[in-house]
Amino acid sequence: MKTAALPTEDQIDVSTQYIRDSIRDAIVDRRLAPGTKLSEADVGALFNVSRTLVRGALQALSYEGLVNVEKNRGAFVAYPSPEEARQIFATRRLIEPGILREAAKHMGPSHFQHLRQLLMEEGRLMGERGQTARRAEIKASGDFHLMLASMTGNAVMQRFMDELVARSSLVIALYGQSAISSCGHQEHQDIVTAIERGDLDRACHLMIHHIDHIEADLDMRENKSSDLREAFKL
Amino acid sequence: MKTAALPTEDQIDVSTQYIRDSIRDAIVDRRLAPGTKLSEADVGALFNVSRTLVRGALQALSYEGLVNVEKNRGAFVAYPSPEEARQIFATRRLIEPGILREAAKHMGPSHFQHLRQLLMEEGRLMGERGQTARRAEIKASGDFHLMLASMTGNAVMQRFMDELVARSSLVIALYGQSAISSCGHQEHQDIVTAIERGDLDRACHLMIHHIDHIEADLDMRENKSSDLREAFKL
DNA sequence: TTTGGTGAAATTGTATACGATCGACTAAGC
DNA sequence: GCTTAGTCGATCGTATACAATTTCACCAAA
Repeated sequence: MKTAALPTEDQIDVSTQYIRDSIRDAIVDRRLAPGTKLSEADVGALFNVSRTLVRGALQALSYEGLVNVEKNRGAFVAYPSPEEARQIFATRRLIEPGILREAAKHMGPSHFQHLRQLLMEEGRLMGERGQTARRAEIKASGDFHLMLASMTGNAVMQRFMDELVARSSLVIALYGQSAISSCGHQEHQDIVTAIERGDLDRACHLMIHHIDHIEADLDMRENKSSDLREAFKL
Repeated sequence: MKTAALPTEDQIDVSTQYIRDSIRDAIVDRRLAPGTKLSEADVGALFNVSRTLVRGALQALSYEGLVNVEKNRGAFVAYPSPEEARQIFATRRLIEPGILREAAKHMGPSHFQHLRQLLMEEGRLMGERGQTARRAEIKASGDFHLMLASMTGNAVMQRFMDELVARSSLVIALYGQSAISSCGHQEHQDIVTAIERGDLDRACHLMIHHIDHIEADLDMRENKSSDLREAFKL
């Protein structure tokens, strides 16, 4: 499932939007490692556009928290600190139960169908092995939360969740332990079931624990070389 | 209380950041009416910078929802529809109780002092009359919520609240009925008191009703000339 | 070998130039 | 007189040029 539609030839309308989405996908998919420098000239050459458009894309990504722009030094794929990660998940715990309740108000049979379909796909991916499958799994896991957000019909909430999920994906890619993420799938299913039964209290409860589990599966010990860099640059 | 410090001479370091803040303040303060066109050349001339920097500022403001950028037509001060306004307040109802609880965890005596001080200032402004005082009142009212958000120590939540408060100010400026906003002040005080007593359930309850009241005080009937404009432009 | 400084190369910050698009006005035709 | 087509001006989209800053390699001195 490509994120950007490819016309027959490669002379697409390569706009800022397209570049932004491409880079974001690459970051969330972990094809771009955290800390990677995104040189304006290099990226521009890659997409055959001038630095102007690249700058716009990088600025947008910096607003989303996926890229850090340092004055006179350039843009880098974000390297979220453990503290940042903690804050992201704290925020999710804070708003996702509310989103769930709000979404439940607007959900009809077709919505449940969509959710179930997504969960099937998610389950299928879990069966597979390999780097690609794991990436797809992380993505699918995020899509579940995004779909719930979209069902609120509230564009503001949706945008907040977009950002939170993207940054979470980055954090998971960084600190995730490959092993246990499979339990998340069952939790998604349980949440949908609880909503379907009208037991929203239980659904919220499950959601919070689900987020707890995601966070607990991370190994966020201070590590790597880059931490020193961060420490002294600030 | 100036928002941007003015050095002795007017040859300040006029960067994108400065332009963005200036425009945002002007929008939130209602010195720029919703729907106003923000021509890149004009704004640039005003700040003595090129269109490049202005574009950056306008793009950032468009992420915040304070400005709408229409392709090949230009940037306009946002004119939030009633539906948008509804979504903004729905989102606030969803996250502010959580912010309140989170903030309460970190609050010590000095924090309460700061809050009380802000409330005093707010009360003082309420006594005065006139356009300027009303603007300051709207701003102070927002600052209360922002201060709570800052006390969570969570940068993500803080940023979300920044955006929500700014957009709320715009909505209030647009649809607000000048009369009744004074009751908000008492509600702020009641909320602080409840937190101070450790009665967080009550504080959350008060907060939600407070937001309800703000929204109820708006007159969001479809109106004005600009709505027609919007209607036909889309 | 390490430390410190200097200069060139690379990269970003900002301004400007030019092509593209949109809107308004005018004029011609019905 | 109203509609419609065409041109002109203004404004935006993108690329490029130039200035400012950083980075890095190289060399000299301790």
